[in-house]
Amino acid sequence: MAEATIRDVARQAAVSVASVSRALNGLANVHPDTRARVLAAAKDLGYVPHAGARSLSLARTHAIGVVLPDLHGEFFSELVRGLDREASARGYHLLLSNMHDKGDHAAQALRTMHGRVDGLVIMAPHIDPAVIAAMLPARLPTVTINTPSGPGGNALRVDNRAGAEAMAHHLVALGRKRIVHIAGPEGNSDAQERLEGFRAALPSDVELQVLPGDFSQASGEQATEALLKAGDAFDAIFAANDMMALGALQALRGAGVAVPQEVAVGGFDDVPLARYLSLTTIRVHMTEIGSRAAARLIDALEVRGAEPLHELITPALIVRATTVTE
Amino acid sequence: MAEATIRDVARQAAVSVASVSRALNGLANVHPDTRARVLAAAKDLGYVPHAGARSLSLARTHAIGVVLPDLHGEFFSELVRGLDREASARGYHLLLSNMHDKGDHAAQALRTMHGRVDGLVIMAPHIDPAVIAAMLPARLPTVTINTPSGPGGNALRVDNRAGAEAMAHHLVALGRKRIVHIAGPEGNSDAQERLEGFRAALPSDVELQVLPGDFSQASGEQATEALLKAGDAFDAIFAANDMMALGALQALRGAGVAVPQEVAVGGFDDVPLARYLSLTTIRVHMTEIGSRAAARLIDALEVRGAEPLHELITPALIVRATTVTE
DNA sequence: GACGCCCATGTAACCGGTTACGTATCCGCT
DNA sequence: AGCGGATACGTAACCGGTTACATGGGCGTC
Repeated sequence: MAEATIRDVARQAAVSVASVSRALNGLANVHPDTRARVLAAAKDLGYVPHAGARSLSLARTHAIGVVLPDLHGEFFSELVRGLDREASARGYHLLLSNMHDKGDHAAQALRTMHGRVDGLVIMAPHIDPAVIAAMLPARLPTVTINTPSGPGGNALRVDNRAGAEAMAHHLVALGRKRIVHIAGPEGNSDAQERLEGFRAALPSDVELQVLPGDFSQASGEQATEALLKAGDAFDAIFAANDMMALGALQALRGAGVAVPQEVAVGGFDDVPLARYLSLTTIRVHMTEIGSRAAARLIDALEVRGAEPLHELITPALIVRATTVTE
Repeated sequence: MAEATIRDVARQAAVSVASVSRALNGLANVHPDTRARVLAAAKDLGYVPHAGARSLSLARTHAIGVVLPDLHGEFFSELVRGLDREASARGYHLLLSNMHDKGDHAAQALRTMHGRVDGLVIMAPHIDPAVIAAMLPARLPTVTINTPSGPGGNALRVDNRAGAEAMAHHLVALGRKRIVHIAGPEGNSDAQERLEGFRAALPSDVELQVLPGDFSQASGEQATEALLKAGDAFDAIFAANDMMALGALQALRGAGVAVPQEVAVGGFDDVPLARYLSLTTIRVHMTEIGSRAAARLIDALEVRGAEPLHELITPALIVRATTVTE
């Protein structure tokens, strides 16, 4: 026996499908007796409405698509948790889609979202916004997170510049003069903004050296080892994200360099690990960003005339033991 | 203008919808010229097939539902990453649904999965399997992860007992005689199995004291502080998960107790943090479990006659600095 | 030239819901 | 009694695809 459909329920209750639909959805204009019969029949048959069919006729799926890069652990879960919290509170599901490879696969995945979701939350700091726009199914409400974009859509962005500035001021206030920045991947807009904001906030008497990195812990470690080997003097490291900062810490510890006395270290993101390892960093509250993104999207879906909005979220400097002694 | 439908494409290409469908899905029996006209029309109109409608007529959604407890960060992302890796490699999407409150809400969420997904992956170590079975939409292929269940469905389980035994043997081999176990939440089957396995593997000359906990770091810290305050002698702590072990470490460090010299500490899970903090633990490779769960489910969906299978995954003991000195 | 077959294509039913619209019934009113 | 209107309900179209079946044209064969 297959799953019961609304027609089975109608037959069992000896009414029409229309009445079943009305009764089950709590519409008015249904006689109490009829409603009772329908409810009884539905329970009897173990009837569960077919969400797919429902979406088709309502043109409403109550699902939102989430498109993320294959990002590293901590971030991912925090963001998704935030999205899920808001979405499920408002009766929406989350349909996940990681954009691993940038190739056709991603575009393909996006296309298959059409008709499955009511809107999209996209986070893609590593992809050209024009490319994204081209891939999007037309006319699907979208909220972008940390994506460099022209005005037009809904967007949530972390104020990377402000965060980097705060870090710069902090290090400068500590009297550091020869600072090293370990940068993120080249095409990544977060990485670029952090570097630019940092550089712009340093006074002219501070020396800045920039090393390449890729956001991985290993790259932070390698950059730092290379730095130590080169023998240049430096008294602070600001890594473009926490994982690289942790790599740097490891390299420094390995070389017997005292942190923060000889070298202060700062990161960006405030991943959970940072707290445990007492890393000074810039807190980006991903859970909250997730909730806000979902909230904004759902508003756009449900509230008529909700207009596109760009929101810039200012992250906070969190001072810990890698820059100051207790 | 609304989104183009298959009928729009048909009109534009001056063919029937059937031909459009056939051409677009690469079926045989379509004249090359026709196919070309259809493709051109589709591109011209920016046609994207409506996945919802497609699923309805095919009775196939190519989505799998993922139902998780509101678990703590690390776990979550690892598991989902594994699920996603396998699912997207095989052309499936993931529909997330966290079971926050145990109440009606969860059942509700499950019902709305009907018609949205082809199958379910459920992880619910904290819920009575009978309750889950009752909530499930009938006849939806399901893989359970770490869920105490009778035989019948597909199931993946971590061999908690074997892991706990390995930890017991390790601590005993180190000569520890007065061991404290900080347990997980009461109704949680993982927690129970870990305790039972651990207890069963201890020789009779070892003393075991069990303290309550709830898997949170704070509970591990509190339990340990209480223990220290009570003044009982002990030389090892085995916490039912890593987060509590970390809490214990913090409490011990705060009290100036030397780890591992005075007290050895072990956890369970091998969350990323554990590696950083050099915690001896039992590695549960969640990413792999996720991939396997997805693979098994998709097999069940696509391969005829794939029979239900229970798989027990043996976790590995990872020895680090909280139990042995280098 | 007629027959039969194959190939390309169109028509329409179907998946499982929702809902506009039409109709029958019952009520109260004058 | 007859009329108007509200109320409950059924019929059938529709959402956007897929596909069983019917149809018609082209071609080879006897």
